[in-house]
Amino acid sequence: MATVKTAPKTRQERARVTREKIFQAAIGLLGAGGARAVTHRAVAESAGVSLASTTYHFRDKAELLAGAFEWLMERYSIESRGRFEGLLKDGADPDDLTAYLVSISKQSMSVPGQRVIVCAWYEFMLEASRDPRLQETADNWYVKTCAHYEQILQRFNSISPKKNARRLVDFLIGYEFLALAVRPQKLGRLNMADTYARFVESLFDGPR
Amino acid sequence: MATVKTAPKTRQERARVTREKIFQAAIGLLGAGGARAVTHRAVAESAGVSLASTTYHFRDKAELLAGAFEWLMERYSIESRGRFEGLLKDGADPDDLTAYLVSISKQSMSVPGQRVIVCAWYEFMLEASRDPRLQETADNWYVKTCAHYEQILQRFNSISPKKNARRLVDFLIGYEFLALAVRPQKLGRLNMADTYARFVESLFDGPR
DNA sequence: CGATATACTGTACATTTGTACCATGTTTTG
DNA sequence: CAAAACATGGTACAAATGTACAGTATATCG
Repeated sequence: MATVKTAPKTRQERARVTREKIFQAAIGLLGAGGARAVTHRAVAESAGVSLASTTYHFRDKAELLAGAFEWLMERYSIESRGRFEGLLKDGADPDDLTAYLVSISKQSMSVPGQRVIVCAWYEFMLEASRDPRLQETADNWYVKTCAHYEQILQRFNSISPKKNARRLVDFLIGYEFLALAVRPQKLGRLNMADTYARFVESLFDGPR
Repeated sequence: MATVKTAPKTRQERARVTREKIFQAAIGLLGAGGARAVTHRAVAESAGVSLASTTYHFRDKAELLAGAFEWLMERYSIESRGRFEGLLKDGADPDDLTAYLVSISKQSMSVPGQRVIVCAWYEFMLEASRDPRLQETADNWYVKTCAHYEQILQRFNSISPKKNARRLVDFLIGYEFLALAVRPQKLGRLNMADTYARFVESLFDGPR
């Protein structure tokens, strides 16, 4: 009973936790309220730390945002890696890929906390098209994600898996983006599983 | 030589022009610098009007943004309508659709002025996922755009043109978005015409 | 023409925001 | 254990920002 409470022991560890709380707060605010909602004070309050903490750990807001973006991408890829591995096992087929895509999308759009994070992701990606500090992170995500899907498609004997992987990623992003921006009830959204199944199919037939 | 200068005659007309200058300035700033760059002062300076003009014509910034979004959507759809009509003429085929898509995308991404506007469009769409005032505009765009492509696909005898129109729009948005966010030179972008051609193909074969 | 409405401007002001500065308690280190 | 480094808190302040207000010139209209 030497170390009371739930506080991490080492000082480095505590600082890392604080930074992560700040990242999570910034991501939440960005996703829920856009770039204008991300102020030092809002971040500090949401993270439960002092105002000065946000400026102590990060030179300025741009650096805070860049750190949050990297952290989000890292976390994102770690989380999905687990489910992804299943697709590379023997016996897996394109239907499993479809099921995987559906489960990811469903979670992104229905789970409230996830939806905000996905919104933040798009905000970050747009910001990356302007801020050089975010561009590398955005590039890396695309390259890595395409490579992952390429691996799957190759395993499933898709023709030209490289091109088809990009087609798939582009479609997923567009589908998800519009699902976020457009109210589903206003236009009768199509069945997601159907849509994905049809798209995955198209990756395996046709020329080229 | 009664009316000197290039000033429009009527007072209403002048006000409309001012509002449009404000819209254009806001869109340019939004696309080039994100939501945080859109301040009353920046808009006023960029539009060449006084600071008070921005608050005179619009109750607050949210209303200004909402107006700019509507204006952009309207202009956008008017501009593309001309080229779109050609696809409905007799003798047009899926290759013409591909060519149309390529020409649109090329313009959006290479022409500097256009690129900023496209960025602003994505900013608006993201904002629409939060602000009820923008949602209707976003919804209308999606419904109208899908309906347009559905018309084309129906003309070309695509199976289930409704579903395929949405697939096409979703893909286009994802493709364009990633083309904006990710640096092309870092990953060797695929040939656009090729990509689109293959996608359009997939809309005409396969089951369902 | 005279009166009124309107588009527009200059300015002021209270808030918000980014960031710097100093103090404090705690952990690390020699 | 003493000293130094460090993470954090409280506060201050200049700049930026949204918005209100009063004034002005010009078009509109009776």
